[in-house]
Amino acid sequence: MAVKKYQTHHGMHDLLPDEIATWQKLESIIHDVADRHHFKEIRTPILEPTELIARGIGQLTDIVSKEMFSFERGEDQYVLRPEGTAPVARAYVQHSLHQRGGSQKLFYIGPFFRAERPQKGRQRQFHQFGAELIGSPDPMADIEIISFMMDIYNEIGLTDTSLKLNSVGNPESRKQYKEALQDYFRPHLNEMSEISQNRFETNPMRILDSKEKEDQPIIENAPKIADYLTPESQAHFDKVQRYLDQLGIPYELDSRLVRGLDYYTETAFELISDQIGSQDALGGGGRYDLLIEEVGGPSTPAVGFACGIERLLLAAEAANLQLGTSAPLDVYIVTRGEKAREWALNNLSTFRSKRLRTTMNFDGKSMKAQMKDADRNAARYCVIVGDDELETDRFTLRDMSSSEEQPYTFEDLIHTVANSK
RNA sequence: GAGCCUGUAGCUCAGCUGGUUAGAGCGCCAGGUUGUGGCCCUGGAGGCCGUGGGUUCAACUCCCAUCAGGCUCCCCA
Repeated sequence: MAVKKYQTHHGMHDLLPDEIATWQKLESIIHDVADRHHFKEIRTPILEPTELIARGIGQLTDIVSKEMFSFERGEDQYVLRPEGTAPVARAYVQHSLHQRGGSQKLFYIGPFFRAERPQKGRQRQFHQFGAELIGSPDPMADIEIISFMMDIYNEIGLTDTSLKLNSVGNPESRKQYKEALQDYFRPHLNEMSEISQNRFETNPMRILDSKEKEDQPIIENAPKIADYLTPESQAHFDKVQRYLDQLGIPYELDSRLVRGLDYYTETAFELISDQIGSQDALGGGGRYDLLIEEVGGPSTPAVGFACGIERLLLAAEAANLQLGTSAPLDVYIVTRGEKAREWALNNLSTFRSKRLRTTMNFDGKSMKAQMKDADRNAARYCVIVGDDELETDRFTLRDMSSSEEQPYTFEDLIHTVANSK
């Protein structure tokens, strides 16, 4: 009887052992850079209250309006988190982290979920790492966030990227700018794409993001947010640029950079790669001075970033960067006969307690098959055990790269292998 | 959510305008070497040709639907 074969849901992938070394290496780099910057890891639940996400990210955003995996259980509404900032903001408020004094430097890494149509660099379950610096309005905080992000890419050796920078201002300047944009677009509306027409009322700034051909010449001459920034916003933005210059972090100003989530204020940035297809944002972030208050906390300025791990790995692959390799096996115990197998089983722990990666064959196969298995696993040594060895108490050690074999007492053998690392 | 392209062994792919038992390389298993890997030789296993319908005397080859992947749009990490 044929049993149904199950497979992962659309846009969700298994990570097989072959890829794990790369992921673990990347994760260790992220932890290492975070440690040097003294960002502390925070782990929040995968499921969050739907309302938190809706309020935090914005009811009208695509993420909330059509891309959430959500369900009800009893009275409660759950959502698989689509991003990391709102949950961290929630945790900050829930545990009154502001009472600890100073600003909080937090980072996270983990899976996120959005019900979009999958394509290259876009999955329904994907992984992000990100950081939040909560409690400081100072442009230096923006720099700390950006430099943390850039340091990770530099550490990996991924330097063929470009950092786009803009300011979306504070609520007052944005309100004025929106009006100016609407005044500008209004007479051109009927020449513009349907998408842009729809956004005219709800979110005219998003029109600037449009890739529709017919919109381009009109967007070209649209008013720029830079002309509408309040003196405070302008001063903040100027400082961010000055500090980046001083640190030698290259960036490009992009007056059309508008980020998709409602909570952004002031500084907005995105890290772009032209090597990974049309989903070209490796990461992005900015300031969100209103979010903490929006989710029930005290008015608290904050800035953060988030980056996609799968996209980073695509870029690394395109750049021919080899991130991690799986560790070779130190010892493979090859046996002949049932007594020898028992000996192997009983002595595996001796090797392992010396921190030697050790295994044996668990299928009861021929010596030839065992040797082949050892070779496949890139074993450095084989320990060969049969009746002869058990009788004489001398065990054969085969160096797999030179094919040399020598008999050793068990003690000497352990010693020799342990010292060869 | 929209448009277009693709889907043949574990992997990468071949299979002419529909026509008898569907192929290759790599990988896997075994033997050549009854105590030994990598090279070589020999043999073998493994595919109801993504799935479900339809057209036809006949479909891996044509049509429809569906699922999955890719590209673009949308959006974003």
